[in-house]
Amino acid sequence: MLLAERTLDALGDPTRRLIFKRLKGGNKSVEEVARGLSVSRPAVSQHLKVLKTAGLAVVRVEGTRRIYSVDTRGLTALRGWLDGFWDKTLMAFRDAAEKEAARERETR
Amino acid sequence: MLLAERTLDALGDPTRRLIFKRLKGGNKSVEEVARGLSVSRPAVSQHLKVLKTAGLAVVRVEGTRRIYSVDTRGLTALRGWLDGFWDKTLMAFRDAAEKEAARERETR
DNA sequence: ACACTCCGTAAGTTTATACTTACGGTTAAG
DNA sequence: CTTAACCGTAAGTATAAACTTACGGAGTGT
Repeated sequence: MLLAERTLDALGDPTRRLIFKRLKGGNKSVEEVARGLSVSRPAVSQHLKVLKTAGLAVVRVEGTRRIYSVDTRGLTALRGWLDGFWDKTLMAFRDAAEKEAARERETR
Repeated sequence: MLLAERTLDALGDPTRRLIFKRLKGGNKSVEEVARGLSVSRPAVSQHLKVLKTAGLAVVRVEGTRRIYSVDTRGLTALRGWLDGFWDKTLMAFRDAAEKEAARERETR
């Protein structure tokens, strides 16, 4: 499975997006990420695992803590997926416009 | 809820992504989209509804058929979300680098 | 009027997954 | 060596959502 597909799967959950957004602020321990959240700390751990597999987060061990931060690989993959899609869509639009023009010519 | 969040929710499902990709090819009726897919036609209809509410698809009635095509609004929203995230992430990186430099200076 | 095609929705079921509690491992500190 | 902080994983449950079948409406042709 492509990385971009995994990032989309990972970001398809509201709580996971919330957790992911918290990583924007910089390096955060699991306890810090979970603080104030409506779900338990183990749940956060599981979400972080998914984000990690999706190339959206990286861990760094620091004593007894795991410091999580944003991994740009996932974001890059997502951007690539989006750009590719965008191009093909625009091309389809152009084709549709050409067909439209051809139909115009015929009915004249 | 922001549009970008809804697009992420919508694209968080593999079958829905597959359907969405089929819309790239241009205007397609529901029957055409569902053709050869492993899920039933009503299922496709439901997915298309979700894509529509997520700003990723638009419908056009043509006789007894509904022609679906890609809506760029959702893609634009997603791109915006991604860009915003990217900026904040880079800024966090810069801050981290500065802190790192400050620490370097202190220990010297 | 009738038949046929194409499609959306309702209702119900099934399946995936988000979540909790319980537990054990690792590290640092007293 | 004990205690405590921090965290990941296992197992089980609960909930959301993807899917099916059944149905009816709307348009088109005969």
